[in-house]
Amino acid sequence: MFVTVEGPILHADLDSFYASVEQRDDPALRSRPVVVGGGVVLAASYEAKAYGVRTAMGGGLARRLCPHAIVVPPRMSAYAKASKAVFGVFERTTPLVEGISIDEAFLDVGGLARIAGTPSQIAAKLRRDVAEQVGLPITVGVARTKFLAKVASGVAKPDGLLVVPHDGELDFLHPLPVERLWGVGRVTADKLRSRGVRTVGDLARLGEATLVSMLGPAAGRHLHALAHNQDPRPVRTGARRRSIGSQRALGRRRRTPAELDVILASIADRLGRRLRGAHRVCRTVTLRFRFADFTRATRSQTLRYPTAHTADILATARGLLAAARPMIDEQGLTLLGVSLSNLDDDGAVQLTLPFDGPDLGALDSTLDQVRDKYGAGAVTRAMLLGHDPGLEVPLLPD
DNA sequence: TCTGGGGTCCTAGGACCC
DNA sequence: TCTGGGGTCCTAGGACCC
Repeated sequence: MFVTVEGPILHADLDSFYASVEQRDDPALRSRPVVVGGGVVLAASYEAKAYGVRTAMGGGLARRLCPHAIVVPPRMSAYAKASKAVFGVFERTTPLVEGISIDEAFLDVGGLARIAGTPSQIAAKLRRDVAEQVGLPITVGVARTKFLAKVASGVAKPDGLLVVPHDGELDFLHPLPVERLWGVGRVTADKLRSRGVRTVGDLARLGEATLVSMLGPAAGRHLHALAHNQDPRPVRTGARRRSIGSQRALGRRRRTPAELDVILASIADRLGRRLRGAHRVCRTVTLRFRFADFTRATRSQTLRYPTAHTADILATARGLLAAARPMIDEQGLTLLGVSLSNLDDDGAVQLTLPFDGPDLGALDSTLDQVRDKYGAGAVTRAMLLGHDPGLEVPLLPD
């Protein structure tokens, strides 16, 4: 006899996460409209959302909509700590946890039925555990697939639990507005609406070829599958980050080249530390710009060798910034960011050795010292810097 | 309304190689 | 001499998510 292990999958999503942490830690904030963040709303409590305050909204508008809201500055380390505690609860529920963000995860609870009860019992216990052990409200959606579980939690918010039964999937899905689908944002929703598509059911009546011609091959096929309730993606544990970045909004005031360089250096320093802290290296450095009219641009460079040195990152970023100078001067920079991609694990000891002249004996003795310190396998390649920066000297076979 | 900071994935053209 | 098809990598831009 065969047993098909197919979900069920839980999507667990903390409600107004940052604002809930603030309300948990300061009783004076409970039952009151709370906005986290000043310039832009990072999170709003449900009491604030009732007045129309939304995440990513400008602070000025938020204050007009809800003048009596209590605005608090973000405390990122408190949120990181709360997130860790919640993920601890997830992992005590099932080992199959896929984190999506600081406040969201998929849990595969297939196979737990004999020991932990029905999916809806598991989900109810998860909500109780998070409330009791961490003191935060969490919404859980339960379904056969990831995508349906995510839609279910979105519908169940706040502080809710919704189970989509096997035989009620399309009845649940098709009346929903297309914006509920993962991957449908403003642009895609506008395109769909112009063709008279408002609900997931409308979408399901369109052929795949039509969707592909409207939205491109990947997005078209993706949405066609979701509208027909096809989502075979398993819950994946241990996914690795593919890029890390840091950025800073600059306001509308013009910055001098010296000011920009200071900002660039501090971003490069922060990224270098994070990269080394994660024992990763990067090969591609991308500069991100946003201009006064809110258009964006990127400039990137891929290095010959991976690095985690702040000096390498900064030197590459400075070169890209210098080349972009005319564009920046013309359009007025309002945001500067750096992101590092092409990441890999740092398996190498990377050193830059001072080396004068063509004295290969001196180089060899220096590298011998490196081998002594890090082991014979440590040195597989050296670069001669200086007169011929491109020359590589192979030293040992890998 | 005048907009933060952290990410993911897809598309498309050009260079280059076999 | 002129030609094909397939693959990878790099760069830039864009949509989307929390």
